[in-house]
Amino acid sequence: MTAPASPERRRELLNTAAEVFAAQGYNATTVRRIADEAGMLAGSLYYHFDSKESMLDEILSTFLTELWDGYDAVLAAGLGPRGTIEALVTESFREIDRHRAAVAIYQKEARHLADQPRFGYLADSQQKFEKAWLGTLERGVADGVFRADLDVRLTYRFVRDTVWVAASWYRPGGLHSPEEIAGQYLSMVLDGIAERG
Amino acid sequence: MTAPASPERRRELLNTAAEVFAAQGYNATTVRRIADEAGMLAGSLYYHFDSKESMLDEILSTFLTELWDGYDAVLAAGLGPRGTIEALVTESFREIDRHRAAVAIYQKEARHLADQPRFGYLADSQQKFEKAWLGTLERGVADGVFRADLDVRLTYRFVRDTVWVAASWYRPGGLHSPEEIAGQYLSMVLDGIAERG
Amino acid sequence: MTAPASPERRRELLNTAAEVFAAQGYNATTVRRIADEAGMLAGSLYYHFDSKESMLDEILSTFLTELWDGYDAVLAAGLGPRGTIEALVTESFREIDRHRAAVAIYQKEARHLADQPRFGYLADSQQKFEKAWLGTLERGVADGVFRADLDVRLTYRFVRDTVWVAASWYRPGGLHSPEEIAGQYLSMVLDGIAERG
Amino acid sequence: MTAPASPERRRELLNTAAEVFAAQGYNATTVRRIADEAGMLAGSLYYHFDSKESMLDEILSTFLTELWDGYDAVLAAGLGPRGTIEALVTESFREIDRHRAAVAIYQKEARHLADQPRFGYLADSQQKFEKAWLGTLERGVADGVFRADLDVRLTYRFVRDTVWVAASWYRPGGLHSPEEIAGQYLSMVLDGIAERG
DNA sequence: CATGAATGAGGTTTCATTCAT
DNA sequence: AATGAATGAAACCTCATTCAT
Repeated sequence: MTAPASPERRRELLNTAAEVFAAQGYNATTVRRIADEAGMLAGSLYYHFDSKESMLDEILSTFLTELWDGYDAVLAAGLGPRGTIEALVTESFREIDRHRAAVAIYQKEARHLADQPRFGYLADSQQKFEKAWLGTLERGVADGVFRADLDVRLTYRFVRDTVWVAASWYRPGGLHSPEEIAGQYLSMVLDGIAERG
Repeated sequence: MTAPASPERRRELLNTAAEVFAAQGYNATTVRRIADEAGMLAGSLYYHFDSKESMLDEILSTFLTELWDGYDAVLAAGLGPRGTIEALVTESFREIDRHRAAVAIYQKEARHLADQPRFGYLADSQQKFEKAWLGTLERGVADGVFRADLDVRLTYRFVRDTVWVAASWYRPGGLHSPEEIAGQYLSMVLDGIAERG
Repeated sequence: MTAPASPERRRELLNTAAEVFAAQGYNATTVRRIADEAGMLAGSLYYHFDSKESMLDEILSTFLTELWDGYDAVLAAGLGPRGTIEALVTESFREIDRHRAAVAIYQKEARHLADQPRFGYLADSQQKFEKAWLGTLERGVADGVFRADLDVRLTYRFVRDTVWVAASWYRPGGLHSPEEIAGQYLSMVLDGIAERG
Repeated sequence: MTAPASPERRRELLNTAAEVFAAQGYNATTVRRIADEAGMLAGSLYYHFDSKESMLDEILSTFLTELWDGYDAVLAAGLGPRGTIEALVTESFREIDRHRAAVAIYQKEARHLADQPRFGYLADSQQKFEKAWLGTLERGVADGVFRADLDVRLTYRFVRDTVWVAASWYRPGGLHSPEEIAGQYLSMVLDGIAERG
């Protein structure tokens, strides 16, 4: 229904919207707030987008598409369990660096959105995600690379959450590069924070 | 001008409200939904509470009060850095077990609520929280109990987040007791998941 | 979703709404106009009804239900073709007398509403309606009661339309009773307006 | 300040607009819908027309002008009451054949438009119309050509409505020519559908 | 002639809240 | 304690219209 409009303008507006959604939450964000931020009137947004929801949809689906581009490349590289985990974590922090707002939105809203048919791809993605991580961890345990006494499922949850929650405090252009943060994080998760006797 | 009403009824209603807030988010939750769940009409809630916000307030402040009862006891026990971290993590998972809904709400809403004067105590709590954890980690590094090459601030963030995000997947009465989860988590964070050569 | 509310209030409000819909057309009628007429604010209508459309729905379905009560009684009475036509016409003008607004709305909006699933019963009714009238006319021709050279389908359309369009000028409590109007109309359709040589 | 533009393009656009107005109702028709149908953008229509209302105006006034050309010719021909009625009915079905969309719009919208000054000519036309038909019927009764027991006013309404409502089901190029339909209709109205004993 | 983008008024709807009963 | 009905502010969205290009 919505006119094609210029792709650059759309992207600008989506960036603005994503920033506000991430800061205030999707529900708490008014369409007028987004329009204010973009220097136009609320109604004018509807020249570019069908609805507030379709902005959210486009933000999330764009993000997931790019995320899986990166993940699929890592998974196809045949790096072995430890290398794969390292690459996935690093890739994740890079995604946070590039799509901070989208990740923050995803983090806050994915659970209840996944129920709606329109956002069914969120559930799909979550399943694919789980399979990738869980499989790698299990292979690592089987190969003797990771500790045998781990509860793999629990470990998966811890790792998954910690990585993504970082989007809530990460600021692009801050002290640490995504690679540095990934390094620190991997160091903690792989080797622990305790000094080894 | 809310009447005193029976404290048990209040608590029941607050539990109901907390459950719905946790499931749908505070903003997305309508007062009518809470009332439905409680078997009454929306207007009737106002006999018990001043406003939707005051329900949220009571849920969060009750939770934080109990949380700090536990934390303060741990911090006063003089357990040493490693023991303190272990006790804090264990205590945290116990709080999640008892106040799952409140923790989930806190996790999702604290950041933007903290700006409002009414919820200033959230910011205070966060600061106290940071001081406790950060201090313990730093002391641990100084004592040679934790690795010297840690970025303490980054580590703090990772640990803090993972513990609390657990509220989003934890189900009381599930397979693992809070203590077991804490054990697994501490094992990962302290010693790492990698098998030691 | 909407509360049950008192049936009398609902009926009052529906009558008000029907009057305005009939006068201005459904689309051109604002919910605020209805509320004004009812002495309340626009939002308050939503305590009683889900939407503007659901008001329309209830108006039309209530009308059709009562219409078919009358029609079915006539059709079951075994009056013969001429008697059936007379009774159907008379019954129709009685319905116009009792549901003038609903008939006028039906007249104006039925065609495009029938496309929407929600108003599928309009199409059903139209089909049943056609079957009843067309069948009676055909039986009349077969029995020699009606002229053999009639284009039955065309006749059906003329008769059907004239009866219902009357809703647009009929005023209850005017000079003519529904029965008188029916009589005049039947006199024209059955015997013609030309003086017989 | 609408430019003159080519008259053919105007006529094309007006035909398109009339078709959509007739199908969906004037109010429910968006300017964008018309533009879509014409293969242009909504704003572009404003090069040709001042406003949506002015399109409606031009459609209706063009139609009425041509209608009265025909009617006036009939009325000036001195055909006698029965002949005049026959000629008016035939002329009417011819107009429906040529201006189906405009007639349908007129039928649906005339009543409420007539209140606006801009569309005052609709009320004028209606009055002239009534005078022509009513006068002919009355003369027919006085001359003994039509039955003396008719309620002339009621008969006028029936006849007027049936003729014009035909626009809602008539499809140009269908089975029956306008003249055939007029014949059938006149047969019914003048002589009745009942077989004469 | 037409496009692309925006305006601004106004529409339907939602919802926290109030209050007489 | 709770109901039923209403309020009023604010939300999302629509759409006729304008105008620089």
